[in-house]
Amino acid sequence: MDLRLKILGRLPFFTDLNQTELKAINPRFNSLGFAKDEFIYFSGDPAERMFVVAEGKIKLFQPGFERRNVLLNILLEGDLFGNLTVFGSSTYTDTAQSLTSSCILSISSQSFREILEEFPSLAIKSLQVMEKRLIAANKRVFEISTLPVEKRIVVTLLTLVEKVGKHSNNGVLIDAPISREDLAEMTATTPETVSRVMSQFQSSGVIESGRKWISIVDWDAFQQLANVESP
Amino acid sequence: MDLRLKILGRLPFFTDLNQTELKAINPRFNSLGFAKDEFIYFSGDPAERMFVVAEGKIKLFQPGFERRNVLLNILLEGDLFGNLTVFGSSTYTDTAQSLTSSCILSISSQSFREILEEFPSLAIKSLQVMEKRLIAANKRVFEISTLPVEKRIVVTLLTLVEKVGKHSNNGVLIDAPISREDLAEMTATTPETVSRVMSQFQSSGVIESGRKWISIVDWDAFQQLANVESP
DNA sequence: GCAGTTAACTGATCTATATCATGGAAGCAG
DNA sequence: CTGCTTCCATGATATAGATCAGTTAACTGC
Repeated sequence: MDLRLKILGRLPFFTDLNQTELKAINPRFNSLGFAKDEFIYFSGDPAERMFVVAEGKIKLFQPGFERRNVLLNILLEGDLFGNLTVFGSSTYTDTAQSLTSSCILSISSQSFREILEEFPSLAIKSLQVMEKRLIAANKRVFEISTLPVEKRIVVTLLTLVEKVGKHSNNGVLIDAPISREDLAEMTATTPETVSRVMSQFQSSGVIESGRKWISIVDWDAFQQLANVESP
Repeated sequence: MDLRLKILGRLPFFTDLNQTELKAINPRFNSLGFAKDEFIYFSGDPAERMFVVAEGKIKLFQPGFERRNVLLNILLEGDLFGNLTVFGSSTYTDTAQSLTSSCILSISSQSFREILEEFPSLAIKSLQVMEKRLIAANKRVFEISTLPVEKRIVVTLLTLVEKVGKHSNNGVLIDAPISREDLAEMTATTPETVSRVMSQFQSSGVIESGRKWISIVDWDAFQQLANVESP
């Protein structure tokens, strides 16, 4: 309980609130633990709760027919998820799965709405978060629509680095268990094609990678690959 | 001035506000007229103002290399646009162009922020608008990633009908000047391919269309085409 | 340490869609 | 009405990337 308060205070989302305010909202949250690969909710479930990542990494995806999913986002500590729409009989539009073991705080949509009304600064913060995501989604539509597979993979890896990149003894490691299939679901292609492209990058010494890990060892060369000017 | 007040009151976005409140926010808006095809702002311009469509239709797109644009959205009366992000030196991430002649209300980002803080209900409304758009953008990523061109065109036409469909003497008319190129920019394909697919629909008697107009004449048959189950 | 399982690699082939190219028709300006 | 421009249609050809298939290598649990 006190631990949860501490966690809440740590989250970027609530930095604008002081201790008293945090204490006021704290009781409305539940906390839950999830194992690696465990599901938090499924697309189509009634959207009754909102979630905040306290620890771990979560992936959001839209399930498709016969394993053809589309990975929408990877969320980190402090990120908000679950549908905000409270009116009507709304359902989740994506599926949330824990990429690592994780700790998730949840709150009923109702309570979340009340909090937003009580603290307009939180509403504005949410708005900014949503806008950022909308811009990212639009960027992705653009990339899928205009770039060839190789460049799509490069820009996707770049955004992953921005999100979960960790400097390691050899290059920048993408600190999340991302498979070829995950990359394929992010770049609108197939695992085989991702594999081919990655092999090529690997043999030209730009990246190194294995089962569910990727490291960019030659950063400058990698950036070159993203050069969007030459189609 | 009084006219503008009336327009504001009419907009879905401000329905929660009473007359007094409307009068309070009214002076912070400017109104502007735009001719067909005129640009409202360009991607990369400093994002100093927010906009609301008072009349007409606006298209948002991301300009690409050598005419390969990506059409992001078509906005109608009452829709909000322009970047909300107020912090930092942010710029517009898309280009806004008037599809028809139009009337646009604008407000400085600063003032808009103040209004949101003053009327939390507006902030929550904005949040819902943003979420709806995010969900739509994700849906589109999904469609581009998983559906073949023909189905992408069908689902795109369906969303256009939902947005600007008008019942006419022969079928449902899409009441906006949408060219083959526009459709291509919405479905991540080329004008030629759109043309071929449309010709096929036309010869099977499902739609009718000409220069920048499309009408669905056999609604049931058209819905069949969207049947996503069979890949 | 040894099956068993899941992820990754790679080759051969196929196909949806892009590209290139040309002609025609609708709308618009004078 | 008459050119002129823009949009649309359609054929021929090319190709990026999907699909199918078989092999290898890494991790997992007993």
